This record gives sequence, structure tokens and C-alpha cells, in this order.
Amino acid sequence: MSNPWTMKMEMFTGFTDAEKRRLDELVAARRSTYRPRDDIIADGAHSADCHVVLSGLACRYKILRDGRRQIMAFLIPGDLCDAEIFVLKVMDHGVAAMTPTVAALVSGKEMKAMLRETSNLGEALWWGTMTDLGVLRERIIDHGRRNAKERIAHLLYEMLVRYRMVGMAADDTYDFPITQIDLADATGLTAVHANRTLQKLRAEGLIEAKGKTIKVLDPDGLKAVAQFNGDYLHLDRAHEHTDVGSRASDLV
Amino acid sequence: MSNPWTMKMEMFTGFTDAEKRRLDELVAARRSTYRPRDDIIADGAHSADCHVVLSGLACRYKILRDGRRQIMAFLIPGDLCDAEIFVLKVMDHGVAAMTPTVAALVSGKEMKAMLRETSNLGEALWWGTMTDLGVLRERIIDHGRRNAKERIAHLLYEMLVRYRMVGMAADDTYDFPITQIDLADATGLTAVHANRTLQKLRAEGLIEAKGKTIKVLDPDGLKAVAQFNGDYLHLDRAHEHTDVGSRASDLV
DNA sequence: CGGCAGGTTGAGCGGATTCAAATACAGTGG
DNA sequence: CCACTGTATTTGAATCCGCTCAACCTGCCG
Repeated sequence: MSNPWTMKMEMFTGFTDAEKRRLDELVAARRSTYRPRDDIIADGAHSADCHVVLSGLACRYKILRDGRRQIMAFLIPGDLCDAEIFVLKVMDHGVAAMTPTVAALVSGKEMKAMLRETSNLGEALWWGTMTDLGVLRERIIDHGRRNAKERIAHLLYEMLVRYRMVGMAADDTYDFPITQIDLADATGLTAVHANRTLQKLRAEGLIEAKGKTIKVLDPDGLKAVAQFNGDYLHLDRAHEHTDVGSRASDLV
Repeated sequence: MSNPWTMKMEMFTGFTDAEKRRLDELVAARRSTYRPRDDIIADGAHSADCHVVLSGLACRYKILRDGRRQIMAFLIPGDLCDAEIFVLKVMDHGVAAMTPTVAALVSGKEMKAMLRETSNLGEALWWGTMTDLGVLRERIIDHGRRNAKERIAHLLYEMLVRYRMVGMAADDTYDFPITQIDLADATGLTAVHANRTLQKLRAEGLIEAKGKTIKVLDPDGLKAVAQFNGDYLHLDRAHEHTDVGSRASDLV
């Protein structure tokens, strides 16, 4: 039984069975649970291990001196929290759990050893990092050139695609248990305005946001409002390797 | 005589003389000049070479269907334009020259060969990519949680630090020949508002922006206005390797 | 000298914020 | 089971930052 991290990386690269087994072992070896608001890795910290989200939801964030907070990315199962520990001294931002979250602790030493032995892992890490860059760039466009409605629509559609990638968005519905305050901090809005905007999206029949679940009623409509173009997720690179059946690019 | 790319990477890693010579050869082999507005590498393109800025100024950008443009990053001498070509099929954004710019074309094949032979280059590329990520995250904070004045101040201070890194900011003055339209597209403002904000910064005696040159009159003041904290540039990782004399962390 | 791109200024508008209060909701302890 | 408490969502009204539209100025180049 494979873990979400290996699954995600396999969208890009092809591992041998031996490699898969070894990755599974790495992930299974040590894990840790976090309560909402717990730091998985704190701003300014360094760690000998890197952290992979196995279940739950986490975010990258930074807090300014005056208390303003910005969420820069959401991490879902299969996402690597802190690739930087391999080359940088300390984290320049924090990663915190938003819901009860389980993360695997992967020893940096063993990762480095495995990186030396197989080029597949290195390539997969590069792919993950490059798509992270793409997502961040898209977020900059959100904030710089899209208004509140487009911005929230874009985020919700992107999360839909990402949850589809890990098989967690059946029926265009996914669990996204964040508060409107979190949503505001992620989109660069105030909670009040995020609320009003969300109401508009609901009123237009694009989404349903009951409790902690997002149901996308009209995917094409939402995509159009957001001016979403999924190229930056680089799913097209994927299907060359995957088995027959699901083409990754169908996810967008 | 070393090139700006190698110089920049040496802030992080230590190359042997042989490695340095080889990098110099790679950079010297083929180069290309671009006029303002020329694409160095276009959105959606793929290339067998990667591009390193040797002189001039370039930017990463993306244009929405309705014409809105967002500049996501500025590239100065020593910056790598398109590390993604090693793992991704196509670019998800464009890189264009803003001034007459010279870039080295480095063969992807030879880079990969060198990556296999020395771990130093790989580590340096990781460092560059990780700091790029840090810069992008900081830009998201700019757009999400900083107002126009803080945002422009932050960008100008960051560029000061980056130009210092490559020895191009003597006397707190650096060449930054962009139009106010470009500045607006980078900061997510309109040209009109960027203009007015720039005037305020001048009126407060923080900067001088005559012609194409930025002179920072009051670095500490500008830094304070921007709430700048340079940790995300990860210069502290650097001085372990560099020779005596200039400590990299003094640049911030 | 005309043309053009970039910079500057003014007036009015609107999207998003701020402040404040009301309502819904989940968890806790009596 | 309900009262109590704290947190999240919703609504209203006033305000402001940044946008839009438009005009004008400046410097540069053919």
C-alpha cells in the first residue's frame, strides 16, 4: 500500500518496485500528529528531518511584526513541507497544521543517501519544487491582478484540481475545513470581504460551502470566473509515465 | 575572470578551480543579446538550453487573456532564467528583457553531465531555487498584506540588497531602468498610483529616482517602512564558504 | 518640428476595509 | 439537558485606498 507522497511523485516519475518499497519504509518509519494551529516546522527553525503531510491540511505562513498574517500555500496529503532543510540553515517561514494532521518525518540523512543512489527521486523532488514555484507565481497573479471574486474562485478551483490529483475530490466535492479568516489570510482579503465574496459565489450557483466541505456545483463556470489555466501545475508532464487509464491532464 | 552566475553561486557553495573553469567555459561558449521587450524564453516554450543573465535586466511575467500583465520577478546578472527546462516540458510563464540584455546559453546536456559529476553544482542550483521560492513568497506577502508604500519600499530595498550581492550597488545606488508601468505591473498597482506612491517616498527623503537610477538616501528608513527582513534571501548560509573579508550577511 | 512614450496631476468612483453589532454554532461544565 | 462561553459567520454603515478616465507636461528621437 503506497503513501500519498510516493503516489504524487509517481505522477511525474517512474520508480522501480524496490524504490517504492524503500520510500514507503522511509515514510512509515516515524510519524507525528499535530493539532490545529500546531507548527509542523516553525519559522526560523532547522530540523534534521523533513516532513511529508500524510493526512489533514497544513499551510505555509508568515506573520508580520504588526500581526498581519499571510498564508502562502496550502499543503495537502502528499506534499513536502520543507525541502529547504537540505540546503538552507533555517526556515524563512512556518508550516502549521490547520486540522488534525499526520506528517511523516523523513530523515534528511537517509533522503540524501537515496538521492545519491537513484536519480529518480532527485528528479521527482525537482518536479515538486518546480510546480511549487508555479503555484506561488499563480498566487502572485491572483493577488496582483485578480479581484476578490476571481481570486477566491481561482483558489477553490486550484484546490479542486489538487485534490483530484490525490483522489480526494469525488463528485467535485472536497474537504477543505478552513475558517473564513484563514481564507482571508490566504487571499489577502479581510474576513468580512471574503465572506461577502463567498456569498456571491454561492448565490451564482457556482459552489456550495456547507460546513467544512466545498462542493463545486459548476466546475466550468468556476473555472471561467477564475480565468483558470492549469498549465502551471504541469500535469501534462505526468501521463508519459503513468499507466493506462487516467490521463493526468484530465484532472484540470 | 569569473562570470556573475558563478560568483553568485559561490556565495553559497565552494567550487574547485577546475569546476570554476568549466562553469566559465559553459557560460562563455554561447551567448545571445536581447533588445528591450524581447522574450528570452517565451511562455509555453521549451528549449534545450537554459539561460543565464550576464548583463542587463529581465523579468518573469505572465499576461492574462484580457491583457492584464503581472511581473513576478526581476532577473539581474547572475540569475538563471529557466531551471525548469530540466524537468518540465514547457515554460508556464515568459522571461523577457527589459533593457538590452546579454544571456549565456548553457546546454542542458552539458549541465546535466556536470551535475552528475559534481554535487557542488547541484547544491548551488538547489540553493538558487530555494531562494527564488523565498523571494516569491515575500512577493505574496507584499501583495496580500502590504499597502502600496510598503510594497514599493520593499521591492526597492530588496533590489538594493540583490544588487549589493553582485557588487552593483556602490554608494546605495543602483541602475534600475524600468518604467513606472513596469513597476506597477510588478507591484500589482496601476501606473498612476505607483507614480504617486513613488513621489511620497521621494518627498520623505527615502529615495531619489532620477532617470533610470535608484539612489537610496536613507536605507534604514526605507527598510523600516518596508518592514524588511532579509532572512528569506538566505545570505547567512553563505559566509561559511566565502573568503575572509566581506560577510554576506552585511549586505542586508 | 512633430510624434510618441513616459511621467505628472486632478476629479470622481468603487472595491475593499474598518468598526461594530447581531446571529449562529460547537464545546464545556454544571 | 441546558446554560454558558468562546469562536466563526453574517449584516450594516461609514470610510479610505487605490482605480479609472482624462488632460497636460516633459524629454527624446527621427
